[in-house]
Amino acid sequence: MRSAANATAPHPRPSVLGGAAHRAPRAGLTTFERETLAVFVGLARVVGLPKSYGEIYGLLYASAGPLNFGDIQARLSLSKGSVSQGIRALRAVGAVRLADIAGGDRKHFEPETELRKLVGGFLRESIRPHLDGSDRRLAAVGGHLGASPAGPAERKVLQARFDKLVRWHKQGRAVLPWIEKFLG
Amino acid sequence: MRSAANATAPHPRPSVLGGAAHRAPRAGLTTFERETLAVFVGLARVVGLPKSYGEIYGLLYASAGPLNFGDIQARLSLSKGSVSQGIRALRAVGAVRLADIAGGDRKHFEPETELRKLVGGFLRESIRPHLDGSDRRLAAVGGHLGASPAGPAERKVLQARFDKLVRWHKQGRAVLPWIEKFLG
DNA sequence: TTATTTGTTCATTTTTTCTTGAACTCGGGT
DNA sequence: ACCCGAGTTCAAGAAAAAATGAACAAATAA
Repeated sequence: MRSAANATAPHPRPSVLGGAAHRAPRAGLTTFERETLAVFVGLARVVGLPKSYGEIYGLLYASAGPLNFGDIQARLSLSKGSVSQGIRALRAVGAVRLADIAGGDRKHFEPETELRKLVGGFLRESIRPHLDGSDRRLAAVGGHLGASPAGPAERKVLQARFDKLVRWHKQGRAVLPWIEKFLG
Repeated sequence: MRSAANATAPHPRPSVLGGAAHRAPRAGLTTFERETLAVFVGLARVVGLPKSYGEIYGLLYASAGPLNFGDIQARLSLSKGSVSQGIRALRAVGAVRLADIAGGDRKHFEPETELRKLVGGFLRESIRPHLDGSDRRLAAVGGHLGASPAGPAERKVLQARFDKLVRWHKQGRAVLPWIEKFLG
């Protein structure tokens, strides 16, 4: 049971606001919603997140008010598992947050719509960890350079490459905060 | 200098330089090479490219001189198909280029090592196209907004969301050149 | 406490993406 | 022309990632 019907329902009435909807599971989306989802699904792909995450965020974004777990599951006709994991992940990167709804109703979610925060969360959770991993790796490699290949000429070139790689990482780290600021 | 040895060799001798190697297909990589590959494989993952592309770029990066098709295939023990596609793609984004080798030898490749160009190529080939796609989509959606949901209150919220989305895209486009410059 | 409903976890299935390999094309070389 | 090796293309197989669903946990009501 999802949508509207009556407000006196003895049980968790599906928060409305999201739509005049009462549509069936799939295709129960307005054109606006479908297209917005598509945009975010594309974005998700670019940043390497599963499509379902993009759909969830997109639906929240295209809804005028917070939605609860059941709303999301029903409108996107995703499995409970996907919705659960999706919400968790999106909350982890700060793309979705708990909306403080009046009644002690079911938990409702709303999208973070500040670009700066969205990007910030993504950088923090995805890019930085990667940089950290590589850095550790690089630190370990440094030594092996001396032992490896043939002549000193090659050795020199490789040393230069290695140094450059380390420098890249530093630069990478340096741009991140900058990007955030720029989008502020 | 590539497959040194001698320029009169009747057939494509596997260019060396990359290593004191004469090792067998797999594991025929020095520790330095293996670790460098790993770093680039990780990077490939982040930017959504197949692992094999990361390996190819990584191998080139960890080699003191240009390598040819056969070298790459042998040292990474990848199929011809993967190497072919990998090289094509990496060249397309400007991450790898043809090295102008002396003799009319087999084509040799070398990595682009200017961060600015690497990033630039990636932004141009991957991010911008995405933005373009979304923009087209958004342009189409704009209209549908009027027809969709219920009350005027919601309508207003959604209109705001839509506008913000459009603004995001503009901002996104604006940062790109900026990032490049910063890395210059 | 027991019954119900919401939400989570995780093994399994499904889908998507990557890699392979074989057929094919292109360019000499003879 | 014919042969050979280099490289490309693409259908099919392998691998990886995501979605599902069922068992389970937490919370609430009865």
